[in-house]
Amino acid sequence: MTSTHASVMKSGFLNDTFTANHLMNCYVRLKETLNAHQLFDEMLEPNVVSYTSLMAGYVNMGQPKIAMCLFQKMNGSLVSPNEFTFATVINACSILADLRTGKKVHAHVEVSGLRDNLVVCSSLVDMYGKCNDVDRARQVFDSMGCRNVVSWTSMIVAYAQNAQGDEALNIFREFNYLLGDRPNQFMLASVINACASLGRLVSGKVAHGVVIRCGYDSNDVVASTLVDMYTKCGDVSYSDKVFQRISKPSVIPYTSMIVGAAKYGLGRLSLGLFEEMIARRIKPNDVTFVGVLHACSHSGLVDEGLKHLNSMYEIYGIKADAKHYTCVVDMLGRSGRLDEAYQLAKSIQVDANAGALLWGTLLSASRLHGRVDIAVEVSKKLIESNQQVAGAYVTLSNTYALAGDWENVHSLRSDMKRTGVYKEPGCSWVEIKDKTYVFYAGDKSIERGSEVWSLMRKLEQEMKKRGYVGENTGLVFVDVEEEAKEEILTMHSERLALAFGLISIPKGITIRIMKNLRMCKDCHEAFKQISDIVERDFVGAATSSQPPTMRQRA
DNA sequence: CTAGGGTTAG
Repeated sequence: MTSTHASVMKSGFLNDTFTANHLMNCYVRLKETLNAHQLFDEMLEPNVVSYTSLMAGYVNMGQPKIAMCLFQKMNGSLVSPNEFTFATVINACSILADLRTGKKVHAHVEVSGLRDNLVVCSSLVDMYGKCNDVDRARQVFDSMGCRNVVSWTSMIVAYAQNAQGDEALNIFREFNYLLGDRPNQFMLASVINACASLGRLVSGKVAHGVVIRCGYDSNDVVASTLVDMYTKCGDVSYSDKVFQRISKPSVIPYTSMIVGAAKYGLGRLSLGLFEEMIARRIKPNDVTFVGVLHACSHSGLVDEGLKHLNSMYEIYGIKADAKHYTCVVDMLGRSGRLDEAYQLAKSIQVDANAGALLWGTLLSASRLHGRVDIAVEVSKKLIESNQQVAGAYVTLSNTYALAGDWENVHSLRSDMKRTGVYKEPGCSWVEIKDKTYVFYAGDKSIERGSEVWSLMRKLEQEMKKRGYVGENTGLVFVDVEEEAKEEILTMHSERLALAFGLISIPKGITIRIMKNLRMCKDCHEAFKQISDIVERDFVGAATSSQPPTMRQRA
């Protein structure tokens, strides 16, 4: 290669832009960006192809910033960008999630006469999606005179990645209705991902059917999304079936399984999957360890969790960051080691978002163990930094209530009234066939609430037998909206979600609670009783198939 | 000669 380069140089062919471009392209394909760039610098008259292939090379090597610099340099030269250049630059903006620059490039496209180019517009849709500007993505999509599978997929992904799974599915439906192209593996993977985020098992199974009919079930990425979808929709046995069919599963389906098992409270299974993965020489990554630590936390395996935390870096070279330490704080907190948890939390460097998670985690652990002292400190941090203010007020107030300190409960509640802090009530929901039934925390219209609640208690005991570490089920004493001291039924906490996790779900019925759907082989009877109650008391009461967050408050 | 879309956490 280098000798070819040398002889080309000697023969003066570098003056020939075509030949030099070919050679540079060879370097780019070999991932030798250094040589490619050197050759580019030696060229007398680099043209649009020279610029674009080098830029594309940098994008593919994960260095989109250098590609952006080259684009700038190009704009300062006499060479004009073409549709290939724009597609590459816009792609760089999506990777960087740089909306400002993306908009500038878009404006550039508009005046360049390339606004009708299919590839350029598809990359714009993708870029706006990745920059979280779904509306603008849709604007570009709507303005396109001609679309193909890629443009439709970009739009689906834009919705799916911006918490608008329903819209993603609508776009998919529209695509199928038009009967132009058939969906391919990219589109199906995105659609299944949307189903997963919505916890919509039935739609997910339909999509799985399409996958099989179209022959994409052996595609690893599609299979990975199916594994993830089934764990998130609560069908572990399907999840496992799909997983077993993957001959060489990557870290991603393994991680989905590990996280899934952790969420079901099956800590041992989760850790077993991790061991299996290591034995198969599949390298775990940072997300895998979130799952592993999560498993330890929810199953009370504190020492094992700490061991994994230490081995992360020592054995696998993965540096623990805020998300891992938040898991560990949760783990220590749940098991009652609150002082250690607090010390650890104070030592972690976090940005605002990670901080909200970290302190929120510690706050609920403080409440769990009735540690008013820590709850006070932590709520102060949250409220002062204007993070999760309403939630902090409520949890702190509940901690006081647990300690019987009604004076502070009252004063907090009047603080909230005075400052207008309002907490959206938590909710759970049950999907039966194509209908969704929503339970709001403190909803007194649940006529047989006490009956449901006593079932919850039974389930909770079952849960604890399996090693779950968490709060008690059932009653909280303070509802933000109502007067203090009032006992209400709450259906919105994680512990209730886990309680539901001990329920086996009959065919065609999905239970989804706070996005976590859990099940196991026991407690079939209990589920039947609950679903009877639901059928009797809630059918017709809440019929929206929208996720509760999208609904108007009842 | 150069270009666009898919999977794992909280």
